[in-house]
Amino acid sequence: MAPTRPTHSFKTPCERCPLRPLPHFREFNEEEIEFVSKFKKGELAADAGTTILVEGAHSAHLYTVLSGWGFRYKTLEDGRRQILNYIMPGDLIGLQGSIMGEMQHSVEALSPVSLCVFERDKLMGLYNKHPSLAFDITWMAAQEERMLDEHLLSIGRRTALERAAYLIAFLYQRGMQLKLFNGHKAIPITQQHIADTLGLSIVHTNKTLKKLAVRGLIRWQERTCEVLDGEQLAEIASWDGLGERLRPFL
Amino acid sequence: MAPTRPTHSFKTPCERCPLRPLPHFREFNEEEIEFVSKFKKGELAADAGTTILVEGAHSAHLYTVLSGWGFRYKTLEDGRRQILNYIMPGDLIGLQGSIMGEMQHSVEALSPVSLCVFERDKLMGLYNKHPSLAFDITWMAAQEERMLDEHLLSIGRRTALERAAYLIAFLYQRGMQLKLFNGHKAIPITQQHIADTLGLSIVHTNKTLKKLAVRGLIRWQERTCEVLDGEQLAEIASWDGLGERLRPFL
DNA sequence: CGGACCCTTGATGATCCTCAAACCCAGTGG
DNA sequence: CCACTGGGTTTGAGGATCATCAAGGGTCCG
Repeated sequence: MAPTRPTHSFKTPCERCPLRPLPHFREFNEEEIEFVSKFKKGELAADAGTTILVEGAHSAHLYTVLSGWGFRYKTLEDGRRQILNYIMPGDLIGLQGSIMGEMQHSVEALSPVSLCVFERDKLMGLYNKHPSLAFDITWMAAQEERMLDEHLLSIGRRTALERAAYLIAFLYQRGMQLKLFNGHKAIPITQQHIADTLGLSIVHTNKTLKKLAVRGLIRWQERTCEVLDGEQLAEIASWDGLGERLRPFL
Repeated sequence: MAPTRPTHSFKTPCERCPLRPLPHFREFNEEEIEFVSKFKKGELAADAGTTILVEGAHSAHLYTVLSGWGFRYKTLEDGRRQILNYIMPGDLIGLQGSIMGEMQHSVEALSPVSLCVFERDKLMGLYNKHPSLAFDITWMAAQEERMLDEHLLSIGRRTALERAAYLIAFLYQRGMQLKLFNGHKAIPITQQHIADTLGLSIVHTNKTLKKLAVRGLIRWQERTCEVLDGEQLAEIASWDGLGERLRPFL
């Protein structure tokens, strides 16, 4: 768990951003892309297991995930950990810190992650000069809120089996939207992460996942969760799914 | 549970908004207040128990709570309900619906509530002409996210007693910031609401609250929860509190 | 080959849910 | 005036769910 230091890397130009061609994202005009390009300060790469942002820190930066999986979490004093949400390509991280000062949660990489770095000081400039991008940021904050609402409903009111089914269906759908899977639909996550997301012990999580596996909905392999039937998982949780609205990113 | 129709009422001018003098809110310049004044379309009053916004609706409006208490919630198909967060004076509601179309949660009044009504169509104009107010909206979205993070940690990882203590301490602190109490610090809420917030059954909630009452931290009276020792409640939950940062509102 | 993770399984007990019944109080209609 | 009703609170009993403890297996890596 020792926080590894993330390392810098080269800068890919925003015009050739690998995310823009994805059908899941809205299109941007040249002016917007040019501004984002100037807003971008550099790139960062982090290995799996690296702590990207720490609770309590005053980060001077704002990040967009370029590739990889990660998660946001909080802990209680005695070490109990709650995973709040997962981060994937296109997601903005560090917004809370940029807007209100101190970070109130930590962020850790699940797989190797690369990030675009933006300077927090230029954020006000973005609001002044590019209302459409400012609106996008609010859009993303509202979207995060929506996901947290659903997670709360899940932890608070769904049974262990429904919770697990919901979580995996959720990660599966997000991965599909972003075309993160190649062949097997495998989510890079351990059962400990699942447990810390669902608010369950790892033992009970294991027994719950086994039930899903027995039904042929998932398969557990080498530190990943392979999704065999995403639709039925969503159905078990009586979850409507993410919807197909086009979304922005920076 | 029958949704009562909210009723219209007279319009109080923004310059004499009863919330502005509160030390908890940031100050606004004349230009900002003038713009908000034009942005405001009217007012709405809702009785306790009224459903203000319904999940699935495409609301054409955005609201700021002027007075009263309420809550946001989601339900599963079979009726299980999860309260997501509480709304109080200064809070913006309906933002998700305004930004992304459909509402994904409902809002209900806990006490008589009055609301400022804003037109959704003018929101883009706000982003174009008043970056500082646009930033404020993002600020509030980020703040909501922060509260949801804390709630998630609570439901996922705190024990029943800690959860109850956290929730009451949270509502207490918010009420104090907004100077909502006069004499007794009484929160207008039933044990059913507490149960639906904590993800517990009402029976177990009752037994848990009794433990807090026996310790002399709260007292239950006439459909309200009187807070006797907010500090110790926060301590039981090992919760840091809300902080004292000045906040914006519309 | 030992150690660190990760996954798995069984046993035991704590927590929490459901069912059931009763009480208080306010409002309502006869 | 009083019976009746409905919502909110309270309490006990029994059972389901879930946590904790414990132990063992697998793989990867130094």
